[in-house]
Amino acid sequence: MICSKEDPNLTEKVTQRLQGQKGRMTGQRRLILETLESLPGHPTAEDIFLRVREVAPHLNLSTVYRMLRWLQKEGLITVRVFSENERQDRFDPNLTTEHFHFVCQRCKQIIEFDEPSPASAIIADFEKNNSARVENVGLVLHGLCRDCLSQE
Amino acid sequence: MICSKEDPNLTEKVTQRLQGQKGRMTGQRRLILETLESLPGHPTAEDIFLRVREVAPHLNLSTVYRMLRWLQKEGLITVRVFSENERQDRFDPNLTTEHFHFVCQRCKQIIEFDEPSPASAIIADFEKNNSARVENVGLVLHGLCRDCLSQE
DNA sequence: TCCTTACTGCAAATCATTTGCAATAGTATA
DNA sequence: TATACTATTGCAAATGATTTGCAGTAAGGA
Repeated sequence: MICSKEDPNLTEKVTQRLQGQKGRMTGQRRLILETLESLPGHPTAEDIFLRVREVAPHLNLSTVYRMLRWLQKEGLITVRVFSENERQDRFDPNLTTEHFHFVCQRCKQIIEFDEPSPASAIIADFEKNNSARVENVGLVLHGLCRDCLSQE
Repeated sequence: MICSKEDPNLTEKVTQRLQGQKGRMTGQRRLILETLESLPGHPTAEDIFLRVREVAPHLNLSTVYRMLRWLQKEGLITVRVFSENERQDRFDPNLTTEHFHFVCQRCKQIIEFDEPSPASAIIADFEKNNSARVENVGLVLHGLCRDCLSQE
């Protein structure tokens, strides 16, 4: 099952957060946020930068990074590394509930899915056996997607 | 459950592979392999480099990287990125059967564990729903380990 | 409208990793 | 055992992603 982004308003959420902490909602930030929401999947900082540049040619890559790190710190996005040999961070707006990822080794497409029950079984077992607390779960499958499989 | 390394002889395996492909078993390679086996957990290239340097002060970091990438290509080790904000690759000798990882967010210790059945349920479900083939699974839990939890 | 200071663009720094190249050293062969 | 071939190494420089210092710019409250 491929999840879609449901929450329409990251910008609004951010505006609220900024109020509380001497922050300012600038044009650059608004643009970055809108771009992050509009891009499908899990864009890299560069993906966002290139898109934003079409509209605002002066906006700098470091501004993009600064915003993304702030969002990360605020818990509004999640940073993911999907595979060794892919060195750019990918930024995942937390717009859907918890989900996991499948990365096709050939065409590199990322498919989101969720498997709540077996995953919670893993977590519960681990917590019980280790007296630990699990705060979050990163589950990434690698393999061949339907299309690449059929071209084998 | 914390798994330990059971297979005693990575060096021997590598020597065999090298025969088949015009490769040479050099002193540097032997050292790197022994170090990789002797270091606990999932060392970074730098961890290995620093340890090797104690014995062979001229051995270069790029030699370490070259060997690690070769091992990766040969499927003898696995490269992992355990968390965003930890930029160094970590190298995991494939000495035990498939296992997963828990990273403590406070003390950074990595606990290995396996959960064969719920994990295979996830894989089987995904393959069925997507007509895909899963080749490998990366499962990383983040949270607080027993010790850090008790110091809360 | 003015002031304060958060935010930005830019260039330079950083950090992990990779690469080009000339020198070195395994190993197969004579 | 010496020789030749070429894989491997050390070194230094390149790369690529991300971060940072700083001086100028611009939110947004007074």
